[in-house]
Amino acid sequence: MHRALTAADFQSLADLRHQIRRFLHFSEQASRRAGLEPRQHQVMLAIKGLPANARPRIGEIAQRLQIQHHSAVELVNRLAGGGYVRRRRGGQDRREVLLALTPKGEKVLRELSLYHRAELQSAGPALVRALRDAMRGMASSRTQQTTFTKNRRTA
Amino acid sequence: MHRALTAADFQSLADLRHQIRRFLHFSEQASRRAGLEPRQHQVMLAIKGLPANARPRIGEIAQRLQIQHHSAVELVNRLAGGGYVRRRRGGQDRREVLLALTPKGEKVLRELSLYHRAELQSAGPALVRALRDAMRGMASSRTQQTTFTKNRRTA
DNA sequence: TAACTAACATCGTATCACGACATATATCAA
DNA sequence: TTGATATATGTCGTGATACGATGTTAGTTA
Repeated sequence: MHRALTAADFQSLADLRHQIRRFLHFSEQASRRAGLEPRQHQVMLAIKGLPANARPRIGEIAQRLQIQHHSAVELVNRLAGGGYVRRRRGGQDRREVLLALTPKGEKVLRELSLYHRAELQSAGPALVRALRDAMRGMASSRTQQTTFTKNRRTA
Repeated sequence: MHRALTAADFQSLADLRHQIRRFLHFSEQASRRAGLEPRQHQVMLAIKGLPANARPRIGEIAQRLQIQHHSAVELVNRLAGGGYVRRRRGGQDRREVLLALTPKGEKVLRELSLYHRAELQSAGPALVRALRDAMRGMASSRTQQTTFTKNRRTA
């Protein structure tokens, strides 16, 4: 039905992106302080948090991160170089490369994940609100007290 | 508190990132098909969807996108080069550079925004679910019915 | 006026993503 | 079994983007 877009529609879309960027920026900074590049952190989380029925292959990780397989290869190269992840060949299918975190990788990921969970508990509600606003295609829920979620730069 | 992390905790964090990446990947592809780089689209949306009380300055856009101001400068350079955005000097404060979309920029952004709104309406619920799961630090959404016992307004 | 701050710009470098192409292994068809 | 084809991973070169360090111009304050 393609209703036309109002100023409020653009605002709710932009606010959603702002909230997403705030979360991602938090994550990027946390990763870097932990000595990892942001994408490398994402690869580790994808390996550790894979659905139980999936094997931790290069291609599977690429799909979870929505990147091309060769981008995943490069990320894994750096992670393996840093001692965070190790490769082994698949047993059934020798084309496959199966990935696992090293103890060093497990430790860093655990700390980052705790930190992220805490951030989500505090920043999550604003994200859900922005998402709902953008989904209904109008900024109706910001007529409530949440208008002052307007945020300044974090230190 | 810092409850230890279970396998389900890692899964819910990873699922959230997967959902976010799915949305962002959709957006990246849409931008590129429209002839824009993803970040350049974000700059245009930030300009158009700025809160009413804010001026569309370089620094303001940088803050909304959570990037350094000089990264915003480079993005605006490319957008201006492509004829999507124009700069003008601030009237009060001549250090400021105020940004505005050109008609060409307005047109592309409008089309992309309609497309994004439609995507959000279909993909949004999964995102909200993943977000809620990760916020409570457990993957409980498989039990959707019970999850909604403590709900707020559902759209 | 001088010192200081703020807003924007430039430069060099690193990460990351992609397309195009390459290699190894598996599978299928006859 | 062989040859064709598909699948999984890897390599190479390029471009967009982000950052830190530094520079320039305009406003502010002592």
